[in-house]
Amino acid sequence: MDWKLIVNDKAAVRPITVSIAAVERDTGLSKDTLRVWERRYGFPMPLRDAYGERAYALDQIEKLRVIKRLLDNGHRPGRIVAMSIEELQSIGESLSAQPQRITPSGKTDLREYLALIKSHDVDGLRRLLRQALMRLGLGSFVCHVIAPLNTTVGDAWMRGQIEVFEEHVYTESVNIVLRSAMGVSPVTAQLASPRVLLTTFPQEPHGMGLLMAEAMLSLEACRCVSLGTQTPIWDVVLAATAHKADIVALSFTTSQNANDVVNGLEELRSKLGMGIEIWAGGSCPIIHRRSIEGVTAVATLQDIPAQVARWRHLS
Amino acid sequence: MDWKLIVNDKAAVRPITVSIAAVERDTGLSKDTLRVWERRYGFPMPLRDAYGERAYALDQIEKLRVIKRLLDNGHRPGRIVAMSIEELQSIGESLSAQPQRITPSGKTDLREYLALIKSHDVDGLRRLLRQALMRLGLGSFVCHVIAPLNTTVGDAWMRGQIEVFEEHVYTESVNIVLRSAMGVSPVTAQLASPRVLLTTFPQEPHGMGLLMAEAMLSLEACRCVSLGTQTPIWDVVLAATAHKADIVALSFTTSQNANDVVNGLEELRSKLGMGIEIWAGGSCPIIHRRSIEGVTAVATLQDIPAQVARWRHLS
DNA sequence: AGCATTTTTTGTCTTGGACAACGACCATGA
DNA sequence: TCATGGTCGTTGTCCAAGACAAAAAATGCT
Repeated sequence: MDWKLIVNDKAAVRPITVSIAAVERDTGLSKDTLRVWERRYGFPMPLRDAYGERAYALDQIEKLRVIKRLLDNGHRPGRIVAMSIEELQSIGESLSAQPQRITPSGKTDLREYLALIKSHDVDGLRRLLRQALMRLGLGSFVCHVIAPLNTTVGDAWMRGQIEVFEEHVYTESVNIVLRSAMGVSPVTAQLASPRVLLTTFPQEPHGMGLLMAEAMLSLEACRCVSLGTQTPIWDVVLAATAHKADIVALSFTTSQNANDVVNGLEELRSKLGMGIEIWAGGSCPIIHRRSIEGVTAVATLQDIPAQVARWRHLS
Repeated sequence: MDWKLIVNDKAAVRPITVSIAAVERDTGLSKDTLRVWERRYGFPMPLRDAYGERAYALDQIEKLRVIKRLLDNGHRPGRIVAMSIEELQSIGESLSAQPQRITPSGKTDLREYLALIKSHDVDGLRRLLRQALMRLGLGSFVCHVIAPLNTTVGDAWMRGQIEVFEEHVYTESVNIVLRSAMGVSPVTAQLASPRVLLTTFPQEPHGMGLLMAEAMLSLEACRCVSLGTQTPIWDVVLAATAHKADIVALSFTTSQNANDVVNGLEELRSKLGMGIEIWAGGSCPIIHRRSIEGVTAVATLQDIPAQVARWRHLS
């Protein structure tokens, strides 16, 4: 019996199935999770290939993608995994009505940015960003355009109005504009103080908050050293020592686990010399709800100048 | 009985162990692989925490990293996994002796950079980078300074001569210098071609290769759109369509699992229109060892101009 | 209402076995 | 001497069902 013929035949009959590994890549759901959902909720129930291994049909992957997005929005698997695709979509619809009123005044401006993002006009987007930067100056630009725009884009993504890749393009564009703006700033004096070390914890891959904070600090004539994202805690300590930092500034987003944040900050505090301040900022709720001994919570980017003034007053 | 006390106590006795998931993240070896190695070769043999789950000591992770590096260089698990760390290092030594001659003349220069990195002189490092950039021009700077410097820094880190945070500072510095260099490049004409979409796969967080490739492509008057790192494959397809890309360029480092790379590329190839080329570059060995149908392996950054010329000749 | 404790939900880890894909090695024939 | 084809060993992934920690929801208690 010629096995190749069978395999080819099978491929011809149902070429539209993919392995569990591919589904893991495409959906971000781990193999373990996929198997346990199948066991518990009866979905996804894949076909089996000639070797008895799971072979997922494409429409199942489509549905898994919808489910994944709803999960990221706070829904729970037990409620939605067994639903039909139509029911899922109706949930997505009702969700996309709510958070419109979050940005009260600047809404009209931001719509223009969103339109450019959705029309994939990279040059237009960057031009508009640069214009706003020139008109407002770096400080106002960061506080009143980029920060609200970030939440708006984040919301739009949550509601499924923006694709992941569109958000990537947006992030990259802001990155470029902000970095070029900071590049032209005057060469910081060697003796400027405070010296601020910026980074994020290992679980936090988003670097835009860092960049915004660096912009605000540079405007206050602080001496910034950024480590980029995801520095192990021990290396933060080493870096703070090596660079004689006065302040370690950390950025957090909602993607960070609350316990990791608190534990990480406490661990960092215990390992860092007492002469060095820790500033924590960003959109992560926990750092504003619970105060941590020896850690300064920076509520918004606008507070940075005041905090710098406080530090200078102390020393 | 106070459980918190016990947990704290345990943490105090052996705070230096991590879960199998963390090891997977840090080493790029899958959980399955780690378990099967343990079963077959007796390494890594982790401790067990209070719940009977694997708890890897830090030195084991260190050894795993060395092993991973050797695997990427063509060694086979059965031969090296059971070896002691000293034996592995002796292999590594003989290995790291080779690539020294890759940069025949510039070797002495690179030492100066390494010295600045190790002395934490951020301003000095950036000044030296900018000087080299001005002297050589962007293309030579990228190919003959940054690229070899990356491998040198990577090797130094492997050998424990450089701390993680020092590597972060280095990466950030190169990032800044490269981005500012590209920022001053003339505004790309709207009609320039080919249109190149740049990004990395979800498992690949390193963006420097992307930046270097973008620099080379910009010099060849290509129209670049970078999505940054870690774009899901499906979103790469969407982005390529939305931005009417002619070429999708992907960057890979050794941190990527070989199978993920091949599978991902094949999947992308099958989902992407045939009119769109896929270029794969970077230090990941697999893309140069095995050729993949419909994927152009770009051996080094220097090959980019020729590849662009080839594309233009075809169209 | 705010906070602490239970209960449910949910994802990850466990074990040992099976096996496809791949490379190395060897033998046979041109 | 080189090419071809076969066997065998190696290696990573997949499978099953059970167990359980961590997160979330629900409940009880000021």
